[in-house]
Amino acid sequence: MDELEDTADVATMVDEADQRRAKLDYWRSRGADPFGSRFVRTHSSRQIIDGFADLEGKHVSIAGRVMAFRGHGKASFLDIADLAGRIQVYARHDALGDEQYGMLQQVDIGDIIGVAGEVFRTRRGEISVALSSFTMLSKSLRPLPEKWHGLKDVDIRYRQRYVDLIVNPEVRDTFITRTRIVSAIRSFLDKRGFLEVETPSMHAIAGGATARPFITHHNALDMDLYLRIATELHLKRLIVGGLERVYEIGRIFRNEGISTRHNPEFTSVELYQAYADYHDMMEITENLVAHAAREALGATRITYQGSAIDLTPPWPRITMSEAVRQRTGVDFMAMSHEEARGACRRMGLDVPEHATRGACLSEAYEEKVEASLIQPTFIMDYPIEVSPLAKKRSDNPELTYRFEAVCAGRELANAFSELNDPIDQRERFLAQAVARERGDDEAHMMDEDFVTALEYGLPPTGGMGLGVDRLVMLLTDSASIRDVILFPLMRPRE
RNA sequence: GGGCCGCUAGCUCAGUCGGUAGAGCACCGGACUUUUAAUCCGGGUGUCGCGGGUUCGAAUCCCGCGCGGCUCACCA
Repeated sequence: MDELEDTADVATMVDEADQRRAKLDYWRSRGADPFGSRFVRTHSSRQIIDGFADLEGKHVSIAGRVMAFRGHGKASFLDIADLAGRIQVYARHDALGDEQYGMLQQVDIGDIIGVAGEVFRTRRGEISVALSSFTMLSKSLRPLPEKWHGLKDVDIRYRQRYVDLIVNPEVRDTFITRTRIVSAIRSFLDKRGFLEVETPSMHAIAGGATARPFITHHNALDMDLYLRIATELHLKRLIVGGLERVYEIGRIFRNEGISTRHNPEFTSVELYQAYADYHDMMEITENLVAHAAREALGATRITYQGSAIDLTPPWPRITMSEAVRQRTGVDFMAMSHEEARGACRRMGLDVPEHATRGACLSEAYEEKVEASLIQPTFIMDYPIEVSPLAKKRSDNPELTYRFEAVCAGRELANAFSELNDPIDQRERFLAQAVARERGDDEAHMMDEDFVTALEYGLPPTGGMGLGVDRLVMLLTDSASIRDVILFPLMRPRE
């Protein structure tokens, strides 16, 4: 067996990273590039295991990261991980010869190698590859976290997601599921005739939602720009333009707090359908979510954080007013503004001096009802005060044709029959501008061009927005939004 | 931003009343030709998050700071 002649001092090195770095010279001295190049694989680990009946005795080549090494003197076992899974490799001294077998003993856990050999099943029944040759493809210079407990330190997991992905298979599964969910959203909408479009991320006016924006600066134009807080207003301009059915899956930026449910940048899908209304949006929402669940999980009955949730359509529909009345016994819309404020205060809710009954209703819903709605539910007919872009009800101008889909105690989607009356829209913006003047820096900004677009004529339109990250959390049973975002925002170290 | 909790070896974690820092995995050396958390023998590899303070002596007690987690506020 070969000795580590060029790196005789490896044994004296305390630091494992130093030991691994010293091995670079070992591989070079054997004519092997420790950072190799192209390698042709014939199979994935999964293909060999699934196709064992046909592959037994056949020669295959695979590549991947060494995740375990079990040496038995003149025989060794390695576990090789690739995207599809893991497979065991069995190496024998008498099959490889002194030199090759000696080199194999210098492989470290974490190294990426290519392997060729014959498929067989061990005495203990494990499908394996009997090694006939191997190639160092990439020498790993840092030790991996422990094989049994994995990597738990969430700080390292989020900052160094690549390590998390190497050692925690369930993390990789979560992100693969995320990709499937996004694909399912696309296929569902494409099939229904929606056009996927891309609208600007940098806005002169940040509109379409109630949120604080990030500000950036364009040097050549010498102007401040906002990162978008919604895709809504541009998508509706496209409906004005006659595109009729559009959607955008896009990154949204909101300059607000970070929590288990909030990341400063997140992904939404917004869709708009001409000649539709919010009832159509309810049908789309429940079927879109059910489709995503089926594609990603194969089922519409799921468990989220210990709660059984049935996403099978149709979902119950209830007005906000009725939901609040059932839960609290208070019928806000039958009260005067003053009585409504009193009712809120008796519930322990802090409402502003001139809060309307609609604002009180909304407050009572958010504080007293929303968190208790575990099964998917459509909460309909939001007050106009909190819905500046939604069409008002023809039978009650204090309410709008707006709903939110709620599930697991939180908002999943928000939708309405779009306000297409430019005169009304201008008044709503003006009311928001007054709120801004009063210091509400989350109130909507006046967008003159959007009103101009409406003046050209927006057909009656239904629109819906859904938080993709929240949907992924729900379908992957993730407690934190950081578990479904590959690289969540973290404060820099030091 | 407020409150609570955490930070010790590469990783997962112990660490008593303030008395020279310790276990598993990983790693290094040795044995072992079908193991699989391989096994057996030997080896502890450390800026106890950082900076001050108290003390003869601090991982441990006190103060400040940093980063993270949970939570409240805000929001999707």
